Amino acid sequence: MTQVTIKDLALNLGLSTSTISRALRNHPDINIETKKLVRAAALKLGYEPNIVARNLKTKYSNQIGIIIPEIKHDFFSKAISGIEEVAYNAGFTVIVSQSNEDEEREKINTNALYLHRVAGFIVSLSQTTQNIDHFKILIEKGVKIVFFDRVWEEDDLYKVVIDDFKASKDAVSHLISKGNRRIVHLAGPQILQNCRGRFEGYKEALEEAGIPFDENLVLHGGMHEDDGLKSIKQLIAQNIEFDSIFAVNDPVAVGATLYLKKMGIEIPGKVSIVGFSNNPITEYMSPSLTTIEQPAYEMGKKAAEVLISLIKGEDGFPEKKITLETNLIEREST
Amino acid sequence: MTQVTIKDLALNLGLSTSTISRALRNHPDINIETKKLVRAAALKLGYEPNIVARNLKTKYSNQIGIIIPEIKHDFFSKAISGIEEVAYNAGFTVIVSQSNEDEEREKINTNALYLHRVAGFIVSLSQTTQNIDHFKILIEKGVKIVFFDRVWEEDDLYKVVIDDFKASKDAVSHLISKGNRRIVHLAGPQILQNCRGRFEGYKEALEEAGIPFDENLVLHGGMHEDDGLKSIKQLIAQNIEFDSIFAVNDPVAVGATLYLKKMGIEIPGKVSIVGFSNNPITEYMSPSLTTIEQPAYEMGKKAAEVLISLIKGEDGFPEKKITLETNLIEREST
DNA sequence: ATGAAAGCGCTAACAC
DNA sequence: GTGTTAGCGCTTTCAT
Repeated sequence: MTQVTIKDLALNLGLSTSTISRALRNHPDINIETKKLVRAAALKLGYEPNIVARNLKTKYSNQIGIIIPEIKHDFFSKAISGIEEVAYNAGFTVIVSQSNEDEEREKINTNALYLHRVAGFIVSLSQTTQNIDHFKILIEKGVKIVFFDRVWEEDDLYKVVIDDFKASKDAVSHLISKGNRRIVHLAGPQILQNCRGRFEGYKEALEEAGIPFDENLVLHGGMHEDDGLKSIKQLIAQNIEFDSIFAVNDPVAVGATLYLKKMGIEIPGKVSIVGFSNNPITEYMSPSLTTIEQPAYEMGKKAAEVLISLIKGEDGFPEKKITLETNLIEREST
Repeated sequence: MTQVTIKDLALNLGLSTSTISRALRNHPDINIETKKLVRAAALKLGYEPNIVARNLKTKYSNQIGIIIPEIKHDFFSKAISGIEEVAYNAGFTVIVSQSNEDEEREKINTNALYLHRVAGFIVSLSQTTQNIDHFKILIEKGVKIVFFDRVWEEDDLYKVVIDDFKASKDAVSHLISKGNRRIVHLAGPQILQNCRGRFEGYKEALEEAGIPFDENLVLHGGMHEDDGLKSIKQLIAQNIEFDSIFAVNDPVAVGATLYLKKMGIEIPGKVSIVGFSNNPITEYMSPSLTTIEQPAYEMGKKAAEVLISLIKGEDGFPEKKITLETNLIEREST
């Protein structure tokens, strides 16, 4: 594992390390012939730059740290691909780190990447994150951070989001247009700004249609399948009547669907359902699920663009908040 | 972004940098009182270790690089979680990097992580990888690499796998036990060792049951849904008769299911289907899919254990090849 | 166009 | 138990 260094090249060619360093990075001062010589020697001796040393010296890194709740969510894996696309083209490398929806892990991972001196962060908050001091401290130290999807509602943070309020309103209005009036909302953790937005959109759509808001139709739970399943089970056990469901995301909608099917309740005959995110499963399940298409890949790309522009300190600072469009995809469940 | 260094602490306390360094790492030589002093000062001044500098000095890193085809596959995201579990507990950090099934990208990413001097690699090969010279070169340089799932068939590599041959034999024997005789195999790229194993297991099961092998029933394609869909479409267009399907993985089985449903062909009435991997979707689709349970999380854990033991140079070298158990999960599709 | 020298922040012989 | 010193591999003034 003995490494060939710039010094070896220097010795080999009878040049100084500074000349080698410059030649390798194609510095304009260096004679073309010298560059050729250096490159040839580098190849011959199997030289490989030590990025760790370079980073130490330059206090600069080309690694972007991604902090997300869980890789397995289709939304996040697509977003990662978007980030990678942009990052690689700009010469950056990407490190992914999952918080597993755990605030503590989020802090630990963030700190680990910070100590490794990543160039910047792209973050989507965990469900259990009560405050973002661990990010604010870094921001104060000059670390560049861009939040996406699960962001913190504060004006001076960079973020890439969708209009959850509007998307949710679209979803619920769609249910109303189909003649539904008793619309259940399976809400997510209200600490998450996007879940709050979706709840507000739900209320707004009802109000616009003149349907009175009924607290009993709103169930608060998590973001996973079993949350949806349990909520609907409870609702039915309580004999609360409803004709449709708007779930905070697709997994929750899937859970609800499973329980209804198990109970032999027809979808959409007896109950209509709308999800949120357009996970692949929504297309293949039976009945296929009406849902909101969230531009995951695009969100990732945008977040990376903003971050890189921040890292490069480009003038014409990017906007603090970027909002991308969503679409309602109508399928069999409504 | 001015960093507080060990030197600042030394100056502040009137001690030498080496004492600070040792105190911080809890070196036994250092007086307990001194340690307390140093820690207090570190806290007060906001000292944060520069891991980049440490890594440069020690030529050691605690980052594990993961190279996988695509994060979005449920199998891989579960495996990553397994790796993380073990890695974090052993004080390692994990970097995930996807090849997107592209050999070129696999090489680039591997090299990028190598230049960053990661402590070792955990790798699952891309579908388009024709040879693994890019890994062998690193291994020769002393880099520790553990392959999992999609491995290269060579004795002296460390790998964590399942017995694809046996699992596939189980799957096909299950179809046979249900009375099927004309069993289609939707095979994966034969360059992948696990796909070859699954093909071999298919043949073996037929032979054991005395069913003649029919080349027309084997279709070679990719690992995605549309591959399964196209293959079955083609088969039906050619009027080739079959009573069941064994797909190389779940997405391919899902694609096949979609096309059969579209054509109004009953499952399992007319055609039975078995997949491979036990992706979540297999449980929720209709009909739910009989499949092979692959211990993704466990495979990740094992791979991480082997790698870490390799990195630490523990004696009692781990076995080169570790094989984990699989299970057939019977559902509605058979 | 090239070289000398200093230093990024840390660790680790080797002294004492 | 603590300090001195050198150096990991690289970049970067400042000379020449």
